[in-house]
Amino acid sequence: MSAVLEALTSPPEPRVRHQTVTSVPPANPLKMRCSSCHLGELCLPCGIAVSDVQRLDEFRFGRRKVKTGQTLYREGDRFQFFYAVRSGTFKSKLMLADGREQVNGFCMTGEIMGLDGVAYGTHASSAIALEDAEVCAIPYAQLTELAAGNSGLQQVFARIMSREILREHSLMTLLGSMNAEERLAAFLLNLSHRLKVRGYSATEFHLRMSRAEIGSYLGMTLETVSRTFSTFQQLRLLEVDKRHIRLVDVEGLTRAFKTGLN
Amino acid sequence: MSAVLEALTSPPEPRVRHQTVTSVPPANPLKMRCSSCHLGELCLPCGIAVSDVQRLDEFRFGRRKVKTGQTLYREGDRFQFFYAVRSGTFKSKLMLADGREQVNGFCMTGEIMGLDGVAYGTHASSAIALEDAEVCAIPYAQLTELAAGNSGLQQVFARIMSREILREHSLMTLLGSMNAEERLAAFLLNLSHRLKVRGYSATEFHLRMSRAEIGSYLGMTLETVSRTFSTFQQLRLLEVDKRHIRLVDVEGLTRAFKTGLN
DNA sequence: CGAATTGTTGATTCCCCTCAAACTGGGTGG
DNA sequence: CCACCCAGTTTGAGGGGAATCAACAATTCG
Repeated sequence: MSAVLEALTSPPEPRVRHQTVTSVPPANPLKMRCSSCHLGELCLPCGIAVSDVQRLDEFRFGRRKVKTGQTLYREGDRFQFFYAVRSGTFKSKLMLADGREQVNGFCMTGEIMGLDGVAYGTHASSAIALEDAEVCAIPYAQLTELAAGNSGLQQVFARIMSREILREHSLMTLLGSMNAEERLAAFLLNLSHRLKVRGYSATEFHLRMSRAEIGSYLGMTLETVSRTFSTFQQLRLLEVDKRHIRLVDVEGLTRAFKTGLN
Repeated sequence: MSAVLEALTSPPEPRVRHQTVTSVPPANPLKMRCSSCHLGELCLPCGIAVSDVQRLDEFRFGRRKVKTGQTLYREGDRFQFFYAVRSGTFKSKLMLADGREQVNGFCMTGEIMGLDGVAYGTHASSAIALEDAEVCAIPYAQLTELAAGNSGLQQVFARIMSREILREHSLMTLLGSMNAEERLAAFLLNLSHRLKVRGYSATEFHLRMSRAEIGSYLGMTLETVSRTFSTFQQLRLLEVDKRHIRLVDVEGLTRAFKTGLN
């Protein structure tokens, strides 16, 4: 799978209109061990030796439930935790100077959020749940401590950060050099891939995000997103009914992704 | 200074046409200590305690000279080193599926290249010198080793990676939501800022990159870059003669960056 | 000096944004 | 229970900004 498909996550949006959300309460009694987590290799410990996972177990990560529309952390908040998504979907967004908001990523099960907070000790983006979700809060200070004297964990962490850089490379490529059809095709194929890896259908799924959010992420207007969906449907590449998507011709979509239509 | 200005680095380009370049020979006798490096806080050790800099000194980093047009590392090369730029300017680029090349960054003195290699042990982009340059090769394995048991160094490294993520956030924002004038203004203001920090004039400088490279980086064609320069000149925001730039009205440019013209 | 590279400028085309209207489904309250 | 509203989506019409195609000037280089 191409680098672009591996990586996608963010475009511009017209105007803040989401329901007012209260931050999630910081404390939560639920704690658990990494070794007993069902996420397995989807999550942080991916690629870590068993002995190292046991070291991760030493401090139990707090879990938090986040309801649809709630904010997990906000741009400007002090950075203390990474969050591993246990279930549900999040969007990552940031505010532009003119007040519009820019979606720069969608996170699903096993993906890590908050990496941009390390640089200045402050979250550079906000994370908002697109459906009821649960996350695992990983204290950065403790992670750092644990990583000292454990080059394995350290490297896993470095790799995660580096992968985020690659993801953004791809998105930049998409934004810098692809047209509307290519962007949406790339987005759908990327989504399909990530769902498949998580054991869901790769060809039939429900979008958790609105046309406006997709548009913001992909650098186009919501109208263009909608129109492009319609075009794809007319070409029998997929079937779309509001947020329900069925990919009919993945081959054709892949072609559209590579070269635009025609 | 806004996040966008802090971060810029990469757009699409028509066709590979650069002179064939040979990779830089891997070995070079020149080695030196971080503590005796004139880059000071511009470079990696920025923010590290003196005692830690001494630890960095334990292994001397190899220096390499790279001539204009030469490739420092190539997409797909095995990742072994980060490179800190000691002098000169580089472009970072990657190949698209259709053979075009995409510039995704320009690196100057003190900036670190190669962070995208950590993810899969392979460089995801190529680095090419835009003028005669010199770099400091930092072996990743040794850095990891040294960072184990040194949480200070570890965090500095994490911060550098995170800052790269922020830089790309900004570029995504730029590509996703700004028009040609805003992009070029942002690019010039960012360049100006970086030059100023390095002790050069913030208002008069020589571009090391072609219109095509700027265009690739900013997601527009070289013709549009050229036209936008002309527009800025007509508006008396700057004076441009080929690659020589003199910023006349930084205020005005900043306004153009924020809202487009008018 | 011709060839190649880089930059500028003009004419034309077209993709996507903007503005606008209408439809849907869900939720609410009279 | 139905009217109403609202957020989200679809679709149309029109215009604008940037891409494309093309010609030409200025430099560099072999």
